[in-house]
Amino acid sequence: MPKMKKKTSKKALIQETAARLFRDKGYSATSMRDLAEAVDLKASSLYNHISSKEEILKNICFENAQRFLSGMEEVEQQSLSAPDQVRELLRLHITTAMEDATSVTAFNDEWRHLNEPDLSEFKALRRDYEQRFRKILEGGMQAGAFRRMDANVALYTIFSSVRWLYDWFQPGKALTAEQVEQEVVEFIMQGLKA
Amino acid sequence: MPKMKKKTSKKALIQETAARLFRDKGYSATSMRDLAEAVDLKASSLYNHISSKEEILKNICFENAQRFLSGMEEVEQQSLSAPDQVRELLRLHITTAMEDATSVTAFNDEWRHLNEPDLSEFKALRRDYEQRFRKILEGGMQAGAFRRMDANVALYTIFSSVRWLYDWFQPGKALTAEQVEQEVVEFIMQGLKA
DNA sequence: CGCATACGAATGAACGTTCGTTTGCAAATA
DNA sequence: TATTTGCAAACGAACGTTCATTCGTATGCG
Repeated sequence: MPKMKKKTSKKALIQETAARLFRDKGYSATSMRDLAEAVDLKASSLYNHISSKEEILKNICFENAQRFLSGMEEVEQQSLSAPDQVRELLRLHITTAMEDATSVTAFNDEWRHLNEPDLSEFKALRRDYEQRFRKILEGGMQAGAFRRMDANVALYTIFSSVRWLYDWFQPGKALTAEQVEQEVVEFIMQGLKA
Repeated sequence: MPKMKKKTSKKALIQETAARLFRDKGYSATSMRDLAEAVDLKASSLYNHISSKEEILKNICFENAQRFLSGMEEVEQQSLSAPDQVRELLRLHITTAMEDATSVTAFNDEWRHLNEPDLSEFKALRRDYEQRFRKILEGGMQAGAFRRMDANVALYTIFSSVRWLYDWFQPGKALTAEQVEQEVVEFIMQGLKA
């Protein structure tokens, strides 16, 4: 029974460490020897736990895509007003960016290094997410809750606006996570307001 | 007199092409052989015009840092209200992102691949720019033109909010450059408004 | 003019290094 | 004993870069 030894499996440790390295140096600039050293192994030993460098990236990308899609699912099922839906999704983006910085990096930057069957699949998931988010924004505009504006401009501005959190926010620094969340949500919601 | 034969020198062509490749695939994932092929040369021939891969990156980073710093200089010299200063700088970021996408990539992403004497120098320039931008935001808050909020949250949200333009905007598509600029400026300025 | 010289530009071959990955075997764990 | 884990060594491929050489053209000089 090779289930659990300590808290998490070594495979999980490798994945998390890789995610951090990919965020700090980028996927291409992170070598398997870098990764091995960071988890106190030799490069060859990694392959007892994972099957390729790209598999690691693939897992990171799809896990996080799934996280955002689940959040979308949840938001859609509650019957909220468009502003409340956006607020909820925005909170998801912000807290995710702060407590697991890699998600944002994967979602925004590193996915392009996927190879072809995976690349197209990931892009499809991303397109699906964007489309559902855009629907909410357009609904809010038609209901008069949001200012009339190009939905794509609003969509991508929202996505991008949380991109800095992952390399700027440090818990315990000047602002708490809750304060940052509140500030950013207010900024964006006011930008959307009719 | 080896001045001009056609429009631009081959060195300039190499730099521009490299900037495009760095934006599309990232610095590390772009090989000198990729670059050579893109300018219709062999890899070895590149070195008749440039001295290293990193020199290209260095030029891109510092040229664009200088562009933003010049814009800052200009905005500071006119005696404008804080909102008008921000509007002006925001316009600079937006138009730059649309007409020369690489600037934003360099300014936001690729600089971290610089090597050490250059890396520190670049970070210093960047810190200077951010500090002057932050001063404007804080002034606007004290003057009551902007809502009171954490200046860093405002600052980085503004920077990030234009990051999507470079891989989304295509002239001639649904929106013109002027429309995009107007929409984004309005979004951000309303988010700042008291 | 005719010819030597200099030089910018391009190249194929090769350098040393690093890349991701595979293999065979030993140690640890079950 | 059977399975998992780790490692040294090695693999071919790709990396950034150097080098000697070549070709074409422009200049200097008789």
